[in-house]
This record gives sequence, C-alpha cells and structure tokens, in this order.
Amino acid sequence: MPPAVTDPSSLTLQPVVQQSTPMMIAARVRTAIARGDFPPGAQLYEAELARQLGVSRGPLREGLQRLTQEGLLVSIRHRGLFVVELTPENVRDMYLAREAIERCAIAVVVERDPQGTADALQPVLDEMTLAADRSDYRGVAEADIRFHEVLVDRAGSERLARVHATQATEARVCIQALGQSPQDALLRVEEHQRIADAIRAADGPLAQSLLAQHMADAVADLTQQPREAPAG
Amino acid sequence: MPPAVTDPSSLTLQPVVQQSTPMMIAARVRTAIARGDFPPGAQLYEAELARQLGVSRGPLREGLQRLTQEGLLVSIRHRGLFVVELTPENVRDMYLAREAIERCAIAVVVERDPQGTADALQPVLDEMTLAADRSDYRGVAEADIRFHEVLVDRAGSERLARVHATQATEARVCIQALGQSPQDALLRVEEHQRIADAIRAADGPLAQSLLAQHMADAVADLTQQPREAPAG
DNA sequence: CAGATCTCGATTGTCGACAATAGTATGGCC
DNA sequence: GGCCATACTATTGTCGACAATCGAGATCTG
Repeated sequence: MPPAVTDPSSLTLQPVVQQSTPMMIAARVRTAIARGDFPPGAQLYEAELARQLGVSRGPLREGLQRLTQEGLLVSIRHRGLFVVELTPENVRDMYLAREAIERCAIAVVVERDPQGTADALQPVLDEMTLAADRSDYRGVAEADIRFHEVLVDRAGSERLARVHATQATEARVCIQALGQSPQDALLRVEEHQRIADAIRAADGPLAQSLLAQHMADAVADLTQQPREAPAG
Repeated sequence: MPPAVTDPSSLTLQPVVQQSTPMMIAARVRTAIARGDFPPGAQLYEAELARQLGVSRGPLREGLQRLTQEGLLVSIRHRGLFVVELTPENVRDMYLAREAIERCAIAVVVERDPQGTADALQPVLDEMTLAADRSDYRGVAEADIRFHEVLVDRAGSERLARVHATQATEARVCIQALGQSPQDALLRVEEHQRIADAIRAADGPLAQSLLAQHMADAVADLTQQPREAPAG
C-alpha cells in the first residue's frame, strides 16, 4: 500500500451533517429562549417558527417535542406550547435538580482529575472576574453558566451532561429574567472561586457544600425572599 | 351561592384526555421496551409501529423524538431508530446518573418526612421479600424499580421525578437483559431494607452510602466484572 | 474467482393539505 | 344593561404522498 499523505487519524475531517434536523431545531429554539427572545409564559406559534427557520411544521414539531420533554416548554392540548413559567416553586425545583447533578459531577471530577478540572475552570473564572469588574452582569451570568457546564462536562458522563444541558437553559432563563447588583456579582465570583479551589484541593465534601450554599443564594435571590442578612 | 354537593377538591374526576398524543405514544413504546419487546440494539420501524398503534407516522415520530431525547433510543440519520445498547460503559453511566438523582431524593425525604417515606417504602419491600421467597426474580426486579420510584416521588420534585422516570426505564432494560440467582435476590432485598431503615432513622449520609453500595453491586453484576468476594 | 461498480428495494425525511378544537366577537333575549 | 347562545377565526392535530438516502444483491471486469 502506498503511504498515505498523512496519518488518517490526524486529519479528522468531520461529517457534513450528522445530527438530525429536529435536534438542530431544538437547539436553535433552546438558544432563542435562553437569549430571552421568548420570555417565560410566551406562546410559540408553529407556523411562524417554521417559516422563520425555513422548515416545515413536521420537523419543527418534532424538535419542539424534545424541548417539551426537557421541561423547557409546556404543552396544552389544542392551545399551544408555552415557555415554562418561573414560579418560586419552579425555581426551587430547578435548583434542587441542578444541585443533584452537580454534586455528582464534583464527586466524579474530584476522584478523577481535580487538577485538570480546576485548570479548565480557571479561565472561566478569570472571565467572570473581568466581567464583574466592568459591571457586565450579562457577561458574569454567561460565565456563571459556563463554569457549571465545564464542571459537568469534565465528569465525562453523557447522561449527566444531557440533563445538565436542559438545566443550564432553564438557568439562563432565570438569569435573563433577573437584574443584578454589583455586590451580587462580586459575591458570585467569590463563590465560584472557592468551589474551584476546593476542587483543586480534591476536597469533595467542601466543594459540594460550597456549591449547595451557592445554589441556595441564587434561589434566595430569584425567589426574592430575603436570605439571612449579616448584621450591620 | 347554594352549598356544593361535596368539596370540589375531593371528587377529583380527571379530564378524559389531557396529555398529548405523542406523550401517550412515547409511554406505550417506553413500556414495550421496558418489557423487553424490543431488545437492546433492535431497530424500530416507523411504518409498522404506526400501524400497530393505529396512528399516522407524524405523531409517532414526535413520540419517538421524546424517547430519543430521553436517551432510550439512538437515532442514525437515514438509517433509523435503535434501542440503546447496554455496553458496560453505558451501564456505568446509567447508574452514575441514577445515583446522583436518588442521593438528592434521599436528602430531601430525610429532611422532610423520613417516617412517611419509610412507611410508603415498606409495602414495596414486603412485596419484594415475597417475590424473593418464591424465586420470582421478575417480581423482585419490578419491586426493585418501584422502590426507587417511590423514593424519588416522595421527594416531591417534578424534575427529579421526570429524570428518574427515564432512568427507571433504562434500569428495566438492564434487568430484562439479566438473569438472576437466588442469592442475588436475597442480597438485593437486604440492601433495600437497610436503605429504608436508614431513612426511617433520618440518617441521610448512611442511607446515601448504602444506596451507593447498592448501585455499585448492581453495576458489578451487570458488567459481569467480579466484585470483591468475601473470603470463605 | 476476487474485487469493485451499478442497480434496486426499503426506509426515513419532508412537505402540503385537511380536520378538529378552543378562544373571540357578535347578536339576541330577559 | 347584563347575560347567554351562536357563528367565526386562528391555531393545533393528523394524515397521506413524494423525495432523498442508505444497504444489499446482482453484474461486470481483471
């Protein structure tokens, strides 16, 4: 056999299209919802969406079914599909589920590769810090999401990642629907930094309890219930 | 206003049809897969399935999209839909995700209502014991699933429950594809009883570690890797 | 006879049209 | 004037048909 031009494993030219159309549609709509184009409670009209995306209603409906299965949309028969509402109860449930997944992710990465994970987390933290310094709350929020995404991805679990992807979108919806103050942003950066430090130190329980505190703070903010304020 | 016949909240007569057709289709197919009608790796043919269920391919595809989103089916473009394979890696990942969810459920129920949860678990345990006594491994497996379902439902979280529903189906597929020995059945009953006891004692960490051990045992069985055998 | 190429069948992917339903606006009645 | 019944409209739910793609078997060539 004549020698190949290069090692086949190195030129990895990826397939042109691999994922199904409904999957891509779901991704698009998910992003749009996360961006705030469709606020919580808004109805999604099939005909218009299909027109905008340049597809028929068939594939569109299949993609929307996926988002409904994820819980991002709620379907009312013969009425339509609506973006999930952010009731306090819903928010608490969202963060409960997120905590379940991320606690597991922490346990795995601490066991597997705490250093590498902390290293992967650091650039995200730097970006978050930068965004906080220039009062770019949107940027802080995006980095926040990315932090948790990186954390879960590092666990290397397909299922954890899939569940978390849904939760991250819901989290984005929360953040979108929420203004932020400078002290909140700084607190958030601080919390994430501590979690990363605990992971680097391979202290799973500490990282998990810091995570829980972080989540509790976020829920308190979102549900507008005053958390225990420090005296003074 | 004349007094109502009875308290409206007590006569809860549910709507005739409320859930969407794709949702019902997904439930049917999910059950069929759990029952073993479609073994792991089998292809699902749209036309035939649609004919059997008495619906068109449109709604059927929408329902199947849900199962694909759940991870129970895998889609290959222009090839078809296949039931997920039970590779060792897959099994490990499945149980990792299950453990994440159920640890959280335990934490919640221990905090909330350990007694009530233990009481709700007891009949399932009794049934499991009975099944084990008469060597009804299928019955043991069903009770096993039910145990975890009750546990998660008791946490009262919509998201946890939804994620777990998927995982329970995958677990059913595992169990379906697995023979059992008498000593395994007895061990399993024992493990579940201890978890329930720990929950009744409101000892969250103990219950969680027992759960972890239980899951590890199951994975060891399923992946056919010998777990550390007690000497003797 | 081995290998590659071509053709055919089956299955999936996509679309447009029709039917059914819920909400809305209008008209009539008390 | 207020309330109920009715017709209408917009949207969703469903279906059948057509197009695109892949795999397998047959065919041809060296």
